[in-house]
Amino acid sequence: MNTPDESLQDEAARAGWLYYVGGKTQDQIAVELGVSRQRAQRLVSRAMAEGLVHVRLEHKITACLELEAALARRFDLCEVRVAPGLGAGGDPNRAIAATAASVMEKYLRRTDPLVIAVGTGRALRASIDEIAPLIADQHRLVSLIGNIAPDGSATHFDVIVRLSDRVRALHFPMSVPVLSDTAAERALFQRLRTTKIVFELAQSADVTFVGVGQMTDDAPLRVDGFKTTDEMTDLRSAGATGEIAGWVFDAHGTYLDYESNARVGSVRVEAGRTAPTIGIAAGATKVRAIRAALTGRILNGLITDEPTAQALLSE
Amino acid sequence: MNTPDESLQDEAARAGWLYYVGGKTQDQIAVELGVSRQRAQRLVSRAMAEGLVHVRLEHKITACLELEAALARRFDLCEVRVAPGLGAGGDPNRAIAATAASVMEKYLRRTDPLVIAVGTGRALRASIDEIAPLIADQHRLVSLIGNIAPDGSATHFDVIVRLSDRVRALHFPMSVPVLSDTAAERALFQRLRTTKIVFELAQSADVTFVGVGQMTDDAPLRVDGFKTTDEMTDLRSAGATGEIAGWVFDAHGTYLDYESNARVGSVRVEAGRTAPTIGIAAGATKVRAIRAALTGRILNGLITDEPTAQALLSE
DNA sequence: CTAGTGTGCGGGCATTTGCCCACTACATGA
DNA sequence: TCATGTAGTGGGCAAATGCCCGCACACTAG
Repeated sequence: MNTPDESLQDEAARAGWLYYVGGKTQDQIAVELGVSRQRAQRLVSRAMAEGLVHVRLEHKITACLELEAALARRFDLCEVRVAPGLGAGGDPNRAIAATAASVMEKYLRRTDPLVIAVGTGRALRASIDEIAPLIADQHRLVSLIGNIAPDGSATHFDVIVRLSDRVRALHFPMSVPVLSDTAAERALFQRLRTTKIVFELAQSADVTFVGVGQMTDDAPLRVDGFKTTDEMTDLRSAGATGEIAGWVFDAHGTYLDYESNARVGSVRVEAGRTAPTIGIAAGATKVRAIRAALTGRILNGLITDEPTAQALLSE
Repeated sequence: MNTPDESLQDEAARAGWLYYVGGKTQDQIAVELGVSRQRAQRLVSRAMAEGLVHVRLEHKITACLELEAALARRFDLCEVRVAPGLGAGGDPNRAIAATAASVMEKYLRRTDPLVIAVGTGRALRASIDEIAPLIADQHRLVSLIGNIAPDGSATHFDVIVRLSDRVRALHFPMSVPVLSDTAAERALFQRLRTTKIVFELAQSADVTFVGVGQMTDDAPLRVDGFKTTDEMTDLRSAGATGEIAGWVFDAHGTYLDYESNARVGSVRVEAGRTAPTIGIAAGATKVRAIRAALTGRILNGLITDEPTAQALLSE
């Protein structure tokens, strides 16, 4: 009746429960479940790895609160969250994921139906993995960005599918190439009725969550194979400072009239929106890009970590 | 500017963050914060002790789901949650606290204003300590039970104050003796306008959370000094099986016409309510009391643990 | 039937953690 | 001024934990 995988998850969940909630040692758990200590240990760490057990900190560190206030003032933001940093070795996406998840949950829990637009990116991906499963089928989730990768696959950019899996909401992925070969090809996709619907929905979103890409050599655009190192150099010399949903902007947060901006298969997040438009991004190399997006009012909300917040504020 | 206590909490929170979210060792945290490892260890455990860090399990164990379904069918309940047991040594209240907290949070997060009535008891107390601080000032919290202890103090029964501290909701404690000396004294209190308001509010509550007291020698009534062992024996021989908010009922869940029921300073939870009326209780000695309350339809919801659920179902 | 592959298990060990204890710094009051 | 108390600190050590490694069992291709 149970698949082996399910009963394994059950066992892992039980071990995690006894360990984290019950405060028992792995030895005691092993005895209780009738397994070896080693298995108990594996179950506990599996419970953690599979995200069965969620840890959340319920205390706003004063230093972070001050940074939030300073950021809100400096860039006139409607929603700011600063997560404590994880120090030198830590992954900044990891640091902000739990915090971003709690902000997203805040919107998901609203009882009035919302249109929630999401972009892509590693930070966003890490964040939705931290969202507690909940039923939020009153909302509509819409993707800002195409889900067809250059090689035809869609797996790497399925942020919205993962999210809707978690919250059972109706979702509208965008069946458009992330980057068309020509502007004409993009125009073709844009004329499709289904694409139009998704575009209009995304543009009228009640709240938008996006990652922010930088233009340094560790840029997502380059790492994910959309640009070569040479192309990145060209972009930089043309003034490119950052990118949101594939649309490249300069140091003032003004979108560039650049060739490839005519081929990206995504909704451009326009500056000066009044609905919450929240960037989820952290890391030293992203600072300039984030500052540009905030300055140009492409974003009116930000979730970041402590060192990034400090860097954003120090001129 | 910071009180020493605040900055200590900040430090503890930061240490807890690095430990639980960042996955660092206490040594690394010690280096990062510039303190000794021992202090880092103390900060981490303080973060846990002060409830700064919350752990919650996001996986329903199949066995518990089955017990929930069986309980809902058997007793026709609108809300059932079964937490995994904590084994022989564990405190059942501890086991159900996290689960109860998440149910209470579900109601607290509702955007429409609710009247939420709460009783008292150890299980309830443990549960509200697990509730994540959130702003829920749209609701009104009302106490079902008086807050004046026999010795005049009020500290031991301040469940509602703790809860409203956490969620910032308007609260209505009941300034009435838990147990008056005479029925006449109680009548006096009942005639007070403020008491009447609280009574009416509590009786019209949209959702009610109560503990369930047993009549065995470890009964809360006896442990807290309201009854002697002899009185308990009398009660039992009169058919008393359990107690909710101080009102004693028999094995069928029918309230007894017992002398001290005329002196308790609390709102009687009437049988057959349609609004969710949820018992939070677990433990082998409470099984008969819980079953009676469910049978008599004093409760139409239950949060308990696995062994208790099993015992309730086995006739 | 057999060798190859791979997945999971328990043994054992280095690292990490929790906690007792003696010590110090500071406050309080005779 | 000095005894006394209290809170916090680090040393040290036993217990708990994480992890590597060799082994066994199952499944597969030849």
